[in-house]
Amino acid sequence: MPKRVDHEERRAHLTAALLRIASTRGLQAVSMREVAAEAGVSLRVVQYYFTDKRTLLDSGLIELAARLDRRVKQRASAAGSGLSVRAVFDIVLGAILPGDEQSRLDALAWTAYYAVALTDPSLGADGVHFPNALEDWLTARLTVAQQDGAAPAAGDPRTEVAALLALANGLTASVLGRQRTGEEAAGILRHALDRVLADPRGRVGPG
Amino acid sequence: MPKRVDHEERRAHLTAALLRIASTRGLQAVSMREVAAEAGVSLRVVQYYFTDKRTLLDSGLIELAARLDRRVKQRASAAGSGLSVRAVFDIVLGAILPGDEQSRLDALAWTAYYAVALTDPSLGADGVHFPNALEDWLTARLTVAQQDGAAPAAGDPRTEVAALLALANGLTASVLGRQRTGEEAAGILRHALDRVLADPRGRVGPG
DNA sequence: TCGTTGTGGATACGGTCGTATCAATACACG
DNA sequence: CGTGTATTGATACGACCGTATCCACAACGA
Repeated sequence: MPKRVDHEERRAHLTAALLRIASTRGLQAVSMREVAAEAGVSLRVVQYYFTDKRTLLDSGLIELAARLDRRVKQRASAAGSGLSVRAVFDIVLGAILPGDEQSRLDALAWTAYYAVALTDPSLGADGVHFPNALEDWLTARLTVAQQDGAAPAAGDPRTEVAALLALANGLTASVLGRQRTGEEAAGILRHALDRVLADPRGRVGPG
Repeated sequence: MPKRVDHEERRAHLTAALLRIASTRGLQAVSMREVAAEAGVSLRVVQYYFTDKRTLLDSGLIELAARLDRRVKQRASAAGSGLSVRAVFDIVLGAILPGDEQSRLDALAWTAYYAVALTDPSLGADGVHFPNALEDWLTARLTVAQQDGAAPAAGDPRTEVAALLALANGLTASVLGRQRTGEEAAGILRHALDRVLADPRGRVGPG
């Protein structure tokens, strides 16, 4: 074997370059050559570690999903354990909103992928699966909370969750369009949560 | 003068072809040649009536805005005059949601434009201006209604309106992604409106 | 009728794209 | 130390892009 390079790390490097381009200049500006230039390597290297452009783009979408997952878990661990339903919703939905510059860039790239996936379902076919799973999970949480009396039974849990998720997505869009800051969006989201789930920022149980 | 052809109508025809491509195959599939083929004319004709590709794309965005405007006015006239604030919100926000197949296609095209405008602000610079104007207008309406006691003073009107607009946009996205039907989205939106503005579907005054 | 002019067909140019090919390098290992 | 293989440089190919050019034709004013 020759130079022995870490493929995993190489691909991560190139994927990061791809997302940098996608979030600043758009997905239509992403070409093999541009990714190579952004990463400071030759075109051949990009070809070598991602045989297809398709493979390259897929990698970008996977990385975006991983980053969102990381952000949720990071926020959750920062909040501790034994969280109330309200806190869980706050964490999960708040993780969707772009809070800092990096998550804003990621949301931009995500939006670009989303737009092309709407008319080219082959790319990011599970881009539909993921939101559905999240909706199911949150709905189950809210249902249990309502049955336990920990949350006001304001209405159909699935409808409430769907509305909250749609709100979070809409707020994200407005932040990306610089109509609102991330803080303003977070405030609006919390305000909406106050309506559906009282008990702001509390913990479950007697505490 | 030669054959004497209606430029206005020609351009409308080509613009419609453009939007048909954009809403079904995405904005990245829009090329001069594709628009020509979709419209059943030669490439030269597209060049002739739209000197630039830029001019062509601008025309598409303008047409989309016009269609949305037409839809709002149509819904408004169908509902009659002397509308309550609740009815006005219902009409305006409901017009954003894709109700039939055509408005769904338009929303798809709109989303495509929105995505590229996020990273290329030169296209659709007033794509930000329009939502802001709508937010201002709705906020003014809600403020007056709250002062007249026609609507419960639930909170800051601007925040309420921003949340409703974000909800409508998020619901639209979920409809486009086939997560929800247009009817379901409309139901969720109405449910949210019931919270902020009571008086469902009524008229202002003693009626 | 003739010439002027609006309309559009045919084709070409330079550029970028994704992908393929061929060779040169450089290192691990027998 | 050789050697084979993983890595990568250089370059080319065909396709499509936006745009430009040249020319044919048709109709209207004079």
